Amino acid sequence: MKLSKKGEYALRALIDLGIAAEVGRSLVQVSELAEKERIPVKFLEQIMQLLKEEGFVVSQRGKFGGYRLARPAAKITVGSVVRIIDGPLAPIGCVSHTAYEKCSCPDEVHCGLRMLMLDVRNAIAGILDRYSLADVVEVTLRKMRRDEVPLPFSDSLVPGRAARRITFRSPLRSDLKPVEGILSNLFPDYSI
Amino acid sequence: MKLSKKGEYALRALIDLGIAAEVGRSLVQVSELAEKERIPVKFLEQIMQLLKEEGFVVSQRGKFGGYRLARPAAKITVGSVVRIIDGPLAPIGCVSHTAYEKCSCPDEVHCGLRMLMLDVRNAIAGILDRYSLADVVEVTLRKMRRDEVPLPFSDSLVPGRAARRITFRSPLRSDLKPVEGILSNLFPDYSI
DNA sequence: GTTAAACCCTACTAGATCACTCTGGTTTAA
DNA sequence: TTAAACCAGAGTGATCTAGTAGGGTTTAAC
Repeated sequence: MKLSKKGEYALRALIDLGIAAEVGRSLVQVSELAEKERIPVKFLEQIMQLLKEEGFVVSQRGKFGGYRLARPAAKITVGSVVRIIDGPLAPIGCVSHTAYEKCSCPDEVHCGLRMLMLDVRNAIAGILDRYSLADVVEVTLRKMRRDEVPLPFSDSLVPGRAARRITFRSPLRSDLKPVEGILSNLFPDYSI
Repeated sequence: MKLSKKGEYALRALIDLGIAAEVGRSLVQVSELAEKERIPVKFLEQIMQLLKEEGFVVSQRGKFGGYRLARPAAKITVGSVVRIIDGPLAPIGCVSHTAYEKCSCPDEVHCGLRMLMLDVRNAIAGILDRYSLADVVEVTLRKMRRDEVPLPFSDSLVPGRAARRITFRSPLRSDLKPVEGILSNLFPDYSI
């Protein structure tokens, strides 16, 4: 049930770009992202390239160039990123919504394993398709500000002062049931 | 987020052994399991060996030998099987309960990705650790009987007549919150 | 006591994937 | 002109995947 390093790094970088945007930095260089997250630069460079091809980020070439999110963080779900990098969320092909594949079992309709794995895939997708980068950025910044940790990517000396735009939650999709978990618990209050 | 073929085959075989026990068959041969599930015999043989080493099944050697579950199906959770075959359920090491591994990120406490992935791991474990083979066997048999499909592994000619023991649900653990999904919906009624 | 049917054990392997590294481009601001 | 950045593609060792191959050992039945 693993997320690959590539997928992990991609999400880390995108979340960082989301934080950067929130804090007033329009462009971040690969080298800075790589250093902050302790990712091999050249490897991350490849990943950023892929994220650009897929329309998640845009780049500015040349000196003082860098990357930024191609659209608001609220419009990029975590699930869409994971699917691009690591493929379908479903544990087995016969329960995938985006890449269904007939399995070898003789009777898919009466396959208990399939029902179980469908539940698993729905649980995973229920989280990853519900939350956007903006949600992750929001909980991260919230926790950091509460603990008075200096925010990353701040140009200004006073963390969190410059260009603190209000993050808006990604629109809740009516076809998804509510989930409970750390993230959703973090939203109503600051209890954690 | 994949389950390997090996993991899939292992679960299929175990579920079949659960069905067989429920239907009155004490021993099933690898060849029969392999044929039913369309798994390469020699590959499944290996897997059964592993399942034996791990204490999920016991074998009877010699002619008319075979395999059976080493303990009641209700005492074998799906999660325990997946962990043995495919490793930890958590998408990334830093949220694994059974195989925690420090990740490369600079500040684990304020890592939004980690919080998100912890939710995912809890969602997965919430399902796979909750349900036992007995649960999967039960929904399978229920669906089959409802649709009047002949039950597999029946020695008797009248499906479902011989030795229909009552399956007992695995004890609900109080530390796990209820989940919704196909399986739990299937239990209270026959609606699907 | 032979035989056939079953499990048991070990080795091997082609191909894919993973997690990078290496080598050089090309673009752009100063 | 130069330096800092992105762009592009090839290569690579290790590991994993999904098996295959070839036997050996045990047991029930004849």
